[in-house]
Amino acid sequence: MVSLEEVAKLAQVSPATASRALSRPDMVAKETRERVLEAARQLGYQPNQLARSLRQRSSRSLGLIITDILNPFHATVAKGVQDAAEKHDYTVFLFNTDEDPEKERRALNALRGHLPQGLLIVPTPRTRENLKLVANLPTIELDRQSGTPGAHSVMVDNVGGARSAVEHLTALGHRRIGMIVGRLDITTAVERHQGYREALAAAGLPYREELVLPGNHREEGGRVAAHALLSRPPDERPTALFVGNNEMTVGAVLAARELGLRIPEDLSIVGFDDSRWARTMQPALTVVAQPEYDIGFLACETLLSLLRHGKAVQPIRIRLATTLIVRDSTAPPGHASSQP
Amino acid sequence: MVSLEEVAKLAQVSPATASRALSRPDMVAKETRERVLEAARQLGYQPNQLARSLRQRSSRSLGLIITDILNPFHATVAKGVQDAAEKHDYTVFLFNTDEDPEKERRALNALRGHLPQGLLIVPTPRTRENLKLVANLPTIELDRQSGTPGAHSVMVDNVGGARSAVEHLTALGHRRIGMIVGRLDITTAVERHQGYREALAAAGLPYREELVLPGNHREEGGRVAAHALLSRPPDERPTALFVGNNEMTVGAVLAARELGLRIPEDLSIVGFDDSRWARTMQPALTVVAQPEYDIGFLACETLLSLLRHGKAVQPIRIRLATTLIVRDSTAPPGHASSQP
DNA sequence: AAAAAAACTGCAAACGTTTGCAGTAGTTGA
DNA sequence: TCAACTACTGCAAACGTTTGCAGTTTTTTT
Repeated sequence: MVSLEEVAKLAQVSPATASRALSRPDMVAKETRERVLEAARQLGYQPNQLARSLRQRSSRSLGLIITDILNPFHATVAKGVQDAAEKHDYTVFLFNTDEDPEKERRALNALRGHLPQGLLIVPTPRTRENLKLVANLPTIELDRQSGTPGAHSVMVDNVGGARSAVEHLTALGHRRIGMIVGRLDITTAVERHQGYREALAAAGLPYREELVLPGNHREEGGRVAAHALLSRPPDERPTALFVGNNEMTVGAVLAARELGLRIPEDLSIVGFDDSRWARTMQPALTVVAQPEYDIGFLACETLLSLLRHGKAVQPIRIRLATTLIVRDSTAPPGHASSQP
Repeated sequence: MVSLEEVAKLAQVSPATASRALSRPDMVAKETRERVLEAARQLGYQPNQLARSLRQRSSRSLGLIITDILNPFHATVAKGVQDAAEKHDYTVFLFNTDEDPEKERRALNALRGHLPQGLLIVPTPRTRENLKLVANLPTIELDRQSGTPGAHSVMVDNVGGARSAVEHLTALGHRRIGMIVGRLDITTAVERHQGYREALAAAGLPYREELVLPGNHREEGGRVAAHALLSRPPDERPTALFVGNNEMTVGAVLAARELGLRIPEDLSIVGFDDSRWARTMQPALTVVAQPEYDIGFLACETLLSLLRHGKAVQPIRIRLATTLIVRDSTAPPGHASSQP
């Protein structure tokens, strides 16, 4: 590793001047600067970020903590963050919690030692507590809210998205619409559930508890829940299903297939969150699409501007719009099933 | 940020002793050690990794450079790496090149400044050159080879995997088998192509150039190539397709659908690399599955043991086996198409 | 032409650790 | 009882930068 001192020696200046030539070019004479730059080039000098960060007490880096890198939604968010960060010459430390609060705690501790300037986090149910580990580190919450008072957040309009999905179903004539809702200790699930209720109410339909089942946000949870809902007697079985996240939607589709239900003739399905799988499965899935990439990109930009312009007085709460994409998995309820 | 000095003060020892109490416990008296540990706990002390790394001239961290975080294959590899690293208390710096050698160069430079102890990289066609930026940083190549002499690598048996796929097709009776091969400046594509040739030869079938088309490794490239192959006159059209990576396989399936070809009646398809999409599409896709997670995990473990035990004299070259998973997208050639 | 200002450069300290070395106290052996 | 260990602890330097301050040279102003 070639150090600044060697560059300085080659350029016949002091390390101080060499440092300035590289990071505050206008503070040094043109000729000197060029000598230093040339020397640096010749030696292939790359500044030691550790030393620099240590001295400056901050590290031109950000932490990003997501809950599941294997979920394309999160992977895309991460890419948005990284692209925005790279644009501003920041490095991103990525950690993965697998929805496990303990792993989240470890991640935060590890992160701390690297003195990031800010944090982007997809909260778990214990984040509010864990965030104390990095008190007064500028933080933006992504996708969900931890409930930390005064927290900044970038999310989508879950209520509106869910409502548009369910209104689409009611408009098609469905009257028994089930929902697989997710864990109610995660705000997205609560909000989507809320949208579901609102849409039912708007259509003058009663809310029926027995048609709403929780799932664990994974494929298997969706499959189990869908199985339960769809195994009800024909005249009590929902004719349509609204599923609260992408993974569970896969499970729901599989359950429908296992039960020999045709989509959309016997069952309409709307999922939350688009994916290649949803686009290319047959029939193509009607979904509420989220701007995943933008969530990450915008959140990162917001965080960086927060860092530049000092703390905001008001908590920043950004809600991005969702888009209902109607494909082939939704249709009017079939004649086969009796209507109440 | 609470520093070691404050801990030391609270425990009434020197910073040196505090340091030792935390990182070489057996060098300090039991009673002292406990006092220090208690003080650290009380203050919520977390060591400043930057300072530590600076002093130790190494940073208990690894670099991971992949080409596309949105590709589930790479995301899974990354997860394998991260899990292994976390197990050994290493931090991973993740960078994304989007297959762009220039971004790769930037990533390597950024990485350099963080003094990682090792590097795991999925090479691009320019990696061999770019790696000079981090000369003598212990490095393992993943999935592909850069051609750097003496490089360590962890890959799958691409030749064998491709051969098993194509042998499956020949065994079913296919005689006109097309291949969408990928970029020939990437070793995986070359090797899979090689396996394809070997399987044809083993079945006594001629290699026909016109049935082999390159693709750009993305969905669109696969679609275009498949379109071209499948638009040939019926008696020259391949009855089966072997596609060289997961993204292109999606494109190929879409192309078949656009052309109204039924899978597997009119066309058998085998893809390389499994995915949820492949499992759940209908008909479920026959694929050559790779142990993605293991690639990452094993590569990381190997790198870490390399770090512990000094440089290996021999380059390490690990090849993991693939598995042919036969599902519903392959069948004997249909009666509709004439046989040569 | 002298004074004042501006432009540039170098010295040295600091960031928070770790670690070689030396010093002190307590213990063992003769 | 004294020497030689052993066990522990502290001092101070070092890692590679950045930056406040002061010193020197050059330029501008009067």
